[in-house]
Amino acid sequence: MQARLESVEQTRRRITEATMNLHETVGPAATTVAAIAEEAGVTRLTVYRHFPDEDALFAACSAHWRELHPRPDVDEWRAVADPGQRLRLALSETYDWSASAAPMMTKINRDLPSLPPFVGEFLSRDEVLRVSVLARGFGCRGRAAVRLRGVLAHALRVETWESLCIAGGLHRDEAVELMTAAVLAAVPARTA
Amino acid sequence: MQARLESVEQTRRRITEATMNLHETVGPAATTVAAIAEEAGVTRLTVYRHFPDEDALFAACSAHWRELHPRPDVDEWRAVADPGQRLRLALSETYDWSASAAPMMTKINRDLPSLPPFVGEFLSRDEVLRVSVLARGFGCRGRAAVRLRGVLAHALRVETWESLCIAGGLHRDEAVELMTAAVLAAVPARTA
DNA sequence: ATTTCGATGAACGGAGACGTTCACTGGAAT
DNA sequence: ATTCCAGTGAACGTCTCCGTTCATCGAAAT
Repeated sequence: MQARLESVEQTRRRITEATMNLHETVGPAATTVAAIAEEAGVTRLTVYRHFPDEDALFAACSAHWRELHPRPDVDEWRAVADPGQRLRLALSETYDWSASAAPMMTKINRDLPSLPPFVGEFLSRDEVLRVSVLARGFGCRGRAAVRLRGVLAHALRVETWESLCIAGGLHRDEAVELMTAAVLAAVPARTA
Repeated sequence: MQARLESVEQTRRRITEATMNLHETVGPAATTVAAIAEEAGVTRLTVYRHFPDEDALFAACSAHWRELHPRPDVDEWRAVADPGQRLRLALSETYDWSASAAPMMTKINRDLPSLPPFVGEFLSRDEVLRVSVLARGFGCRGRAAVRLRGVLAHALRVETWESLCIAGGLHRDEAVELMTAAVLAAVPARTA
């Protein structure tokens, strides 16, 4: 019964990966069950058998993708005391991650309105967390704090990396420096 | 025969504006002829009568929208000698324009792949022009010039304004200052 | 050898969008 | 009064996707 289960699991994986590929290329919104089945080399029916509804499929695909593209570890950022140095580390790691995550992330962001709500919720929760960690130590209150968080969120966006490094042709470290400059410009009366 | 032509032109306008509204709200890709007809208070058939193919409709809608949302005048930018001052002016005007243009522009950018090619060509031509005008006078050559043009293009994007001023809650002038700082950081050995 | 069950192939009805045809109406233009 | 024609209403066939049913195949498990 092991060979049996194994083969079933293999089929499930092929479907999951096919879905992932399509989400990365045409985007979740334009991904049809028929296309998934064809890409996976199975029948539409088989897809329905493994994933009764769209959400189950999306969840499986999402989990698998996240396993392949782990986000930079926030705890490592927390461990850096100097906020400027911490920011550079965070941006460097985030942009490295973006380079591999961009195809999926841009499609996800583009199709967000038509996606199950937990996706957007997860993303925004994660953004808040990262921004909060990076904002610490700059000594910003009130308006300055709003400004700082806003520019931090912007610097961390995959679209920002794509705009600078793909469309603009910048190297990673150049993008890190420029966005660091923007963030520091949001901090009033910085001693250096 | 005047009343006749006038009424026809009015119908045509109603269709054009209905299309514009839908493009602004749900985006061009999700805009169906049936929805346009309903929004305009006419029949599908009438839409087809006025605009035989999708491109004709899009062109009319696009022209009308551009009339309502004129882009900042590049020549005014050209007239400013100091590159830093010119940049601030350009960003201020561009962000003001973005505030009214964002609903349409973000949908257009999102649906670009499924749109007639002349749209993307126009946008990229326009971007090149504006970046070129703004890059003048910073004395950047080679790698620095690439970097400068990259950040300039990024700073000018509607998505950048939206990320900073809508998602981030920044005021226009704050966004201008931060992006100016990023651009200046791309210029090596600036005297001040 | 027989049972089990994941996967197949064929087909169904429904929804929504497409583009097109035809007969018809009603108000300007003549 | 009659002609003209933009717009109507209803219907047509086509396409793609959806989700579901049924009988059947074939390889692993017994």
